[in-house]
Amino acid sequence: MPAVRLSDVAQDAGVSLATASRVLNGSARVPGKAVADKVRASAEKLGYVPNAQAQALARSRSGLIGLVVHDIADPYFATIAREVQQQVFASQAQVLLTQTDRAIDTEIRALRALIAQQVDALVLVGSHRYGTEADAAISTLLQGFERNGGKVVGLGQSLGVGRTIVPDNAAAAHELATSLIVDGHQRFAVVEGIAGIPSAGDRTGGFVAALTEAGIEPELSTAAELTRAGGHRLAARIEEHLGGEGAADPRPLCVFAPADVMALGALGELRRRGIDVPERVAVAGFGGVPGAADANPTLTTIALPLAEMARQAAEWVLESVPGRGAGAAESDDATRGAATTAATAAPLDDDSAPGTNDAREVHVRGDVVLGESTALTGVA
Amino acid sequence: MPAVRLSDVAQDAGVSLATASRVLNGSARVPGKAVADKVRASAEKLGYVPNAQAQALARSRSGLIGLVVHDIADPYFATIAREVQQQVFASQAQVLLTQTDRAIDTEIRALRALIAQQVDALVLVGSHRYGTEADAAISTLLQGFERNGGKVVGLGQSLGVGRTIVPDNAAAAHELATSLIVDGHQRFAVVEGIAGIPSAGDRTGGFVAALTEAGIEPELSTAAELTRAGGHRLAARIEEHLGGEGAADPRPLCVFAPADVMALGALGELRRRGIDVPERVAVAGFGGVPGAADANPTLTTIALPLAEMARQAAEWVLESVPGRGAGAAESDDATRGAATTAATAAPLDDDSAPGTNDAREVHVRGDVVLGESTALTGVA
DNA sequence: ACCGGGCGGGACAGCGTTTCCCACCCCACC
DNA sequence: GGTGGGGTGGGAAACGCTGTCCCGCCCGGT
Repeated sequence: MPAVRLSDVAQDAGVSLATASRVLNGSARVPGKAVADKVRASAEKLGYVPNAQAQALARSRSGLIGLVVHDIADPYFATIAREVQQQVFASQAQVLLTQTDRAIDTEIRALRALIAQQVDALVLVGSHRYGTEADAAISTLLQGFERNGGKVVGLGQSLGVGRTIVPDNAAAAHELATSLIVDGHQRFAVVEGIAGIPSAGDRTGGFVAALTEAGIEPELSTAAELTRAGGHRLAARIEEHLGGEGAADPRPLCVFAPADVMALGALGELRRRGIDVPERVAVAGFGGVPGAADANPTLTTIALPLAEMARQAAEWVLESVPGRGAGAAESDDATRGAATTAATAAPLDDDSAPGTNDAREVHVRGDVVLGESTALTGVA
Repeated sequence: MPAVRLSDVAQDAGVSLATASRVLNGSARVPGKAVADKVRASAEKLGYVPNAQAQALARSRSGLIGLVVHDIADPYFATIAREVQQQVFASQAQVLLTQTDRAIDTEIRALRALIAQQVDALVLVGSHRYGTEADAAISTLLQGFERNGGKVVGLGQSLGVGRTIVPDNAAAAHELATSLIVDGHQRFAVVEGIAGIPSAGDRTGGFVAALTEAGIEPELSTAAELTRAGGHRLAARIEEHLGGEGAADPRPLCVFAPADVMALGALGELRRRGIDVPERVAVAGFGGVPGAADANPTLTTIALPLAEMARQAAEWVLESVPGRGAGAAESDDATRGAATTAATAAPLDDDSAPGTNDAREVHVRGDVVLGESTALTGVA
């Protein structure tokens, strides 16, 4: 019994394919009530589930949204993905999830695959390199996609295509560094910009710029991945440093990790190594993931409105998808469920007039959250 | 220029549709080299991207895998999702992500939607209620899906359909409780089984059973959601309890939260409320998410082999999807990227003969990890 | 009583691929 | 030199649905 088709329903109800189609979907022309009920009854009876692929083919609109993240296990991306999925699903669309692991060729593969699936829109979260050769391939892909009617939203960095939601990475990191300096921090370590990950570079850049303005130079600049494991390695490098060149100085060394998950990993590894935070090493992150506030010590970070950013992205993306609250294909409980997630979204602080989010690019600001991980006991 | 079709390629190459199709896909019949090259050249030139929906329709196989989780922002699910996505993507398939937020009607909607998308397989992660009326709807859906050739894998609890990967929740929690008792813990608090979430109930049940065997009764049993926020509320309830009935006793109260993210939330909130862990309250979780080891104090928990579980699920699911390393549609770099993620999987400890994972159900065991969050200073 | 308009329903042509089947050609073998 | 067989390319029918076009009917108006 290889699935029941619309034609089966039509036959069972004694109507034509066209009529069945009309009643089971949000067609402009709604057949008479009597016929409609008969069709619906048959559909219910046979357990009809529409073939979305065939529908997509016929309407040339798939109801699929491609979501590209670096690593879904990173709470930063997970938080965003959660919100995007909810919004998208509430609009009767679906999310196709891909991860790049920050590898450009994986990203290209992912985009190709998503485009092949005829996604109506692409949401690229996290930063993506530019200028490289492979990047050109991505641009070509995205441009072609947009030309064919697809929507593109970049979340975290401008793509040169579509619309964008970006935090002011450099400015926020600058502000963070300034706060730390004002607090009394004098020794700093940073994570080197990772090749091809502009936003991490921007963050570190902004941080270092503030240091420079204050006449401070980071005494350690080391490379590490923007992951929990990277945080572990970062901690190892710190210990090394404190055991060597940095040994003499008794003041705490303040480390800036350009991603919260990395900072949290560093926190754990520092502790495992018996290095006291914030006595000996202070740690600051970036992002404002949910776990940052529950960490011990609480993590100093830049809190980004991740959920709001995601909501904005979803909103843009869903402009193309109809069914925004429209009737579902079949049983009416479909819509009922959808209402559940309709949270009241705090609007983003964008560049355009308040309330209107039709800008091509909105900037969001992150707030400095001074946690215990950078507390200075001498000052307290 | 609304996307280039196969017919465009065929025309450009001066061959028929059939031939073009044959060369651009892993067809059994490969045309002559000369023709093939010509077609490939045209495809490249025109930037042909196959329409996966149309392919799916024609082949009646979509290359889509439906992934159902409760909450992608929960590291437990995120860790699993990460691995599943990677494996699936490496096999040229795609993941359709849905979240239920533990609401049964959302889950039904999600399943319907995934089935409508003609997913080749469904992976349901986390536990799902049974016996209820709505549950019957789910069973019907899944059975129908399986009858039509879809694969179903339950990760976390048996579904009565398809294959299953389950940790021994009750046994592991039992073991955990026993360890804690042996360690010297005497006062316990647990989270009430949540209606419709069997695995949480199993965990709490196993935990309480061990207590009972030792002649101990939990002095507090409270309800809270299996989320970070639920952990916060749990902490609040604990404080309340310790301020009231539980005030007199100076021994630490050991709380068992049946999910790590909840335990981590509790840790944070307890701290915010100035309640010392583990001096005054000890906390234990379940799951073994990456953050547990980086927490301060490190979290006592049951470490589940999440990645391996996910890999096993993916492996089962991908049996149906060909292309396991087979040539991709187009440029050959597709396969190159795929190799990247081919990690060596530690095989699961299953019930069947070692090495063969064709069992319908594999049990995985979780290991008790005694962290600092339950350390007893009196004993140390 | 006749005509026109409007509406409900059906037939049919796609949507972009795959795949079955057939025609054809070349070669080898009788 | 004729015929059978293997292999190569093309034609065309699905795949399940949508949307357009068209037809027939009913009703109201004149």
